[in-house]
Amino acid sequence: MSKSKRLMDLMMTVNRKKKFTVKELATEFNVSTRTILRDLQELSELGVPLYSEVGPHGGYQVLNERILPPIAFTEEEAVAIFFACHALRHYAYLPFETESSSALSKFYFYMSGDVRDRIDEMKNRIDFVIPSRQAKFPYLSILLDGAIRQKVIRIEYGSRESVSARLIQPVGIYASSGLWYCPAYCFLREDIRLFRCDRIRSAVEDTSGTQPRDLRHLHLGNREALLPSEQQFTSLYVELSEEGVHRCEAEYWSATKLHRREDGTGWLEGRMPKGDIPFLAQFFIGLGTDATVKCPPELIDDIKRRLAELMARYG
Amino acid sequence: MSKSKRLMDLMMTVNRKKKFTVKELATEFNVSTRTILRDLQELSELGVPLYSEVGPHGGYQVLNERILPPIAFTEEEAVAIFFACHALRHYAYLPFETESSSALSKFYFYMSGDVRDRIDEMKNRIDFVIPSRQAKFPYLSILLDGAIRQKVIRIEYGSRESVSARLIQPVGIYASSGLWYCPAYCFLREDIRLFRCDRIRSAVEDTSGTQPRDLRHLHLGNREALLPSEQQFTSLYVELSEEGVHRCEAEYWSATKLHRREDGTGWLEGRMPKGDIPFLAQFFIGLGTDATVKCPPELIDDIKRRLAELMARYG
DNA sequence: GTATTTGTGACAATAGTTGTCACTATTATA
DNA sequence: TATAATAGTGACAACTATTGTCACAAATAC
Repeated sequence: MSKSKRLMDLMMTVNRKKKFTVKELATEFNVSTRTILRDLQELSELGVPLYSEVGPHGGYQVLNERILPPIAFTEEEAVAIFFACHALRHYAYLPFETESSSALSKFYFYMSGDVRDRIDEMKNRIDFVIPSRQAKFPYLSILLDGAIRQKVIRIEYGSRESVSARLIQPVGIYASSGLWYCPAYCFLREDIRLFRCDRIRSAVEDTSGTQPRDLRHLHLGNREALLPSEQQFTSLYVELSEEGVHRCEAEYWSATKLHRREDGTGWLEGRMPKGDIPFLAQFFIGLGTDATVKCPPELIDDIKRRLAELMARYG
Repeated sequence: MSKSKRLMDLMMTVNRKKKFTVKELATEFNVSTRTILRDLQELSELGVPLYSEVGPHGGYQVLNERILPPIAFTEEEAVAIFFACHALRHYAYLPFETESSSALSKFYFYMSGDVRDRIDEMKNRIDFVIPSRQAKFPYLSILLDGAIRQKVIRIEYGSRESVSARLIQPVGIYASSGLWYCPAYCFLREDIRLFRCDRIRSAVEDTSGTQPRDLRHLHLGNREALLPSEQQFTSLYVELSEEGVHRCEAEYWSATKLHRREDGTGWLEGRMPKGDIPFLAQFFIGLGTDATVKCPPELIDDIKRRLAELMARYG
């Protein structure tokens, strides 16, 4: 095997192993330890952050970073990756430890001149807008970690007035229009609930010994299963104008209920939990004349009540 | 210079030049043409897509792809890049020619085993949700290109009923909650206007010879300047509950007007174009009792009118 | 036809790489 | 304290790879 190929392989190997001895590598690559030592020195000079300790149980370690081999991207691909990462800057909170900007600047730095020029021209011409919120999400990492390792997390949850302690087992986390949400099994309610991460006041791994449930079948790709199971349902039917259809398309919950007609108008039809009446009443009022609720009657009543209240307010 | 170093440099060089002859490179690198030929063959074997033509005006070319040199990413960085790109899959339309999924799979493929494992675990545990819309955006590329090169674009714009032809000079494009928008100078209205890209029925580069305006000072990073200049303004003041503040944070237009109090509540205060009254009336109705409009009176009147209409509809 | 270009093969000179051996130095542990 | 395990360095000979030169083939634009 030629030296350059061996160096490449070595790069990968040390990144995979993270901890290793010279002898080990010498055996693996069928060269002498002297050669490996020389190679490692060269890798060091190439930027791989190696660290070594002498003595028994000593050996080499790779610090933190890992090397990505040369990858052939098309120009379009490189640009797309750049802007995807660029969009992350809109998120003040991310469940990754590192600032994504460091990755971005590395990526940018290594790109050849004309791709860089291309990116510079595009930088102020394209954007993925995400609402910037004041809300704080300091516990995304621990929630995500809980979801991955299926751990029970103890959180304090609530609004300004009332805070309650709960044990939850996160299913995952997702960001939607600037807010982070965490669907999770709630040991208090004994059902799946959706938590808004900015209302989580604290989060730590539970130490009381509560056994995690077996929720491996639940994940974000499996949304239907995330709905709370023990609720009273009623039937929803809403007529929508063309604009009403557009507005509903932006709503996560309506995807399965939305039907479209040839002429652009449409309707919502499906089951809805009774607990959603307040939310939906307000939502359909917001659609104005672009939505006409036909049933359930409870929803219509709530809409009427709210309209009356508003009328009173504006005299 | 050692061979491996020269090969790396060569990789960069050929990617920069895209078209070159063996002799050129030989001079540049101070080696013989024979050596360069051997090097190029090696690069080929390493995956650089080289193509050559013999004869005068012949030479080498790099096809399409460009090589990214080995980059040292931390694990966190690699993961962040992956999920940033992963989020792009929610966009059915992008202004890049290539599917971003191809870039993603390359990236994934080259990542070392344990980062890949990490990603696999996280895949169904974290997501960036963007509303999926039915709308179609086939002209993003031409609009973006127009914005970059400051070209005049001829579009057909409108709703189902009325379609009008217009000349525009795009400032940029951006995606917001699942829809693409294009702020542009409109030669018909002689002012900056915001176009919804799904209402653009066709778009071609203008050939009538209309001179582009000098709009280099306008770009997406410069939003204040994008507001239409010749409009009648009036003063807006709205009281907001805590929830009302939250809802307004998600709205793009409200960022500069939103003020917060210590207790979480807040208010909107600022100038608003009179043309926005219908939109704002509907918006504040949607906020229900979380918003109380204090002025302008025209807005309050419109809200009352709309409430009355809704009351009538629901009997 | 000529100049320009890629492309191949052979070979000797040169340059780089490797293994061995003999060292030094540090450190955990028996 | 002795021992074994580990990194690390230097010198040198044997080996291997790289390079330049030269000869020649083949395609192609002008």
